[in-house]
Amino acid sequence: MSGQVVTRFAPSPTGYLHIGGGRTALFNWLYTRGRGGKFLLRIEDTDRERSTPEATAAILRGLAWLGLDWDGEAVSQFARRDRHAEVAREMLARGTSYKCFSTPGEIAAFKAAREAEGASYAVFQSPWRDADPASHPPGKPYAIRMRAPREGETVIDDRVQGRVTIRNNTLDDMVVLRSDGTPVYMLAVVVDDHDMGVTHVIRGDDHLVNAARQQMVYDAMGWAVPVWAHIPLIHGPDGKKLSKRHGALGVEDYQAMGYPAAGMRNYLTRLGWAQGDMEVFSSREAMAVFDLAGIGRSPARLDFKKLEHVCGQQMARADDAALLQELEAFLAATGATALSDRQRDGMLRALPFLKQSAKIFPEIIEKSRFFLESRPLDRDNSAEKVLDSVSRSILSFLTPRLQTVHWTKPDLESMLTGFAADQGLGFGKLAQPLRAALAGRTVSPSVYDMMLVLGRDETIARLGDVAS
RNA sequence: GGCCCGUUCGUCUAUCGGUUAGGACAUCAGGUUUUCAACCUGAGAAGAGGGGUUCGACUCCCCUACGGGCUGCCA
Repeated sequence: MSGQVVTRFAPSPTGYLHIGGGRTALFNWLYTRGRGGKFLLRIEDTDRERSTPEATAAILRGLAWLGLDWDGEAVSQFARRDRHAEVAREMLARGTSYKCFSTPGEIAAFKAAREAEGASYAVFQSPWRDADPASHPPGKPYAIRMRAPREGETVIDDRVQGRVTIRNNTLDDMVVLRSDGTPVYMLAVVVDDHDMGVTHVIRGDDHLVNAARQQMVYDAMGWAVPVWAHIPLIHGPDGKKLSKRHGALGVEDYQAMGYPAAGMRNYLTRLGWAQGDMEVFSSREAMAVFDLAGIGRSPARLDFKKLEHVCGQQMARADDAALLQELEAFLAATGATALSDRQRDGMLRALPFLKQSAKIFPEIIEKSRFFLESRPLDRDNSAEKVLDSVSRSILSFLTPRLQTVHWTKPDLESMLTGFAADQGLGFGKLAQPLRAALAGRTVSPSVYDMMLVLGRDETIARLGDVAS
């Protein structure tokens, strides 16, 4: 296959960006970006009842957070309704569609009758399919239906699902243009995908059977059928379809919980796709090897434990400045007050250490209390927590680095003693583990950096505090 | 109900007729750390069930069970 790859993500703006939709977008993005193609975005807003601009904005935000960029402007499907209707009329002219004057009541009656006859299934067969145009009732509203083949079968050559064969007699003559003149989704997708030059349709497998009917439209119009790739949906931890009771559904929920976007991308990429033993990788690395053949055929379940682990791995290898930026975005998204210059400075100094053992942003915040909290500390509220944080943080950051000689035990001890005193708190348990940890050992220069982060009390100032 | 898709450790998966069925998360046991983590080492853990085809099936075919999807003048 030659030519540029063109893919698209086409969500309906009825709420937020669903985690499954996010993964679908991610797969399209990886596939396209790895091949120098174009990744387009189309908002399927033809259902005026349920589509809202807020939902569209939420979807765009979700994609932006995930780091998925699309080419060009997002296309509104609704805005293209005239073009859709035009195609419906062209099908009419070509004889691949026809006017159907049947009313909803008649259609229901037809199906009821078939069921009464004991038919195992009932596809509506319009009496107008082969009616003489002369018999058309003038002035009566009609829908335009596709004249679908009744014999034979339609084969979907799917890159994920394989060859899927659907008998044509199980498919009805779908409506392409409603009696009110508005196009139906099934027609709109095909027209839009064709007009936008989409070469690969990568979407949820809830569209697999629909693909057969859509392919009929391509055939009816004489258009080239795109490469199909229907990926399995994501299920909840219990194997059931992902629903509200499983908790977080929107990608923004994950952002709010503090998962780093890189970890999210990594996890979502591996959910339902594999390339040998590749587990932890960057999006660049994924692009280089991502392919449709590696996508599994069975639905995958969300596993928060693994998500967290992957996030921890990504956190550890993240660039400090970028991490700080994402952390601040996280803070802003949760409505927290922005970091002061002093706090930001401290964070940047601490991040190289903090990121090594954190999985999500709240953990980083928690371990940063000792320099995030303003001084003097509010004894009743946060003093204990902060002191606890100080002792934990110092130990976890410093002890691994107590190997080389540069800072002597007395220096460190006196500094910590001063810090504790500054808080108006006893050295207490803070001193105990430290004293033991320091026994007979000394501290390296990197520890000095951490000390600067600690704050602005006199003891630290003596050692060269930069935090004003 | 009909049609379509799926089914390897608890979970995500590798395997594309011949492997001691591999990796990762989780779990358990050690190690490191006088906290919690993180990190390191090790262990247990799988081909839904039943029939075929084959010298040989997780791999191919059929049936059953289970799960999911579609079955709209919704998307």
